[in-house]
Amino acid sequence: MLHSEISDILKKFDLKVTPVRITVLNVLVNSDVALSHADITDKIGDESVDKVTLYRTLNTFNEKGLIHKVATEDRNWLYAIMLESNKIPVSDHDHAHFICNSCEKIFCFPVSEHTQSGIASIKEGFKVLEQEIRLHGICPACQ
Amino acid sequence: MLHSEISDILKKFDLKVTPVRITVLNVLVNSDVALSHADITDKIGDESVDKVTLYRTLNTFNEKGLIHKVATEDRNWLYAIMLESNKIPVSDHDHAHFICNSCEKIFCFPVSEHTQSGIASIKEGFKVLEQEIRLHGICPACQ
DNA sequence: ATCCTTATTGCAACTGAGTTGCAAATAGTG
DNA sequence: CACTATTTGCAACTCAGTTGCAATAAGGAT
Repeated sequence: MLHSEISDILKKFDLKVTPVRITVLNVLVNSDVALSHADITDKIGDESVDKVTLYRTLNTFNEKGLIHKVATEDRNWLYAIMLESNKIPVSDHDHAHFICNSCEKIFCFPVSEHTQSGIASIKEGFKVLEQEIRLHGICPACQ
Repeated sequence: MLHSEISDILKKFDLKVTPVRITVLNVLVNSDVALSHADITDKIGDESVDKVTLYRTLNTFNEKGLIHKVATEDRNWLYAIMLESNKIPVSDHDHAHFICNSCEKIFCFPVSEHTQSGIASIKEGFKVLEQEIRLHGICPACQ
């Protein structure tokens, strides 16, 4: 993705365009799986962003709805951006996370209305406002 | 639940019957929502169990399939036992967790076959082995 | 282009959940 | 009662993530 496209995404989400944000967003945009703080630090490599700044940047992105944060089974945070085909991120609270048992990568994708309604009716008296579905299994690349 | 019933559950899961385990299991049995390490410590109160021992006890219970462990959105572990009407715990990997936005309690209940199959077909190429559904909303008590 | 205000960044020190190692105590068996 | 394996408690530790604060930089106004 072009540098200017990254900047446009930041502006679209009311975020000032800074070198750190461009670097971090670039890493997220170029990954089709969710990444941890450590993964991102590794991918950034040389340019080295301070760990506190990275945490704050990721939280800011999350608050603005640019990325979403997944808590893994082993108590780590993973961060992922969701892009549509036109390369514009979409925020989506009703999504599913698929965690591969083999490579441990996390994939995100939206859930159909039909499946959602099935889950929503799960129990009387509980008002469901938001949901997350986690699937554990084997991803296509590891089969 | 009677003291002897608690002991029977421990024996059923190949666990030695000790005062700490009885105390901890008693707390879990008497809660219909998932509890954190801190919640359990509070509920135990006077008898005071060492924090390390409590972690180890909970992990042992989890490994034996007596309880299950849920990672919350705020990176805390919650522990819950699942009892059927006959007060015998059941382990269930395909369950849903409902997190109340108001009281923040977590409720666990199993998911119907129908809903499961709907989710399983979510994406081609991904082999789903296990799943967890998280629902955020308002529980009956908080409405 | 420069100034000004506000948001961002980096550093150091801190917090707190959870773990490890080890010695003392205890359950369950014979 | 004695013996062995397990469990418990304590102290010290680890490590992800946070807080406070001073320095720096973005972006709008002049």
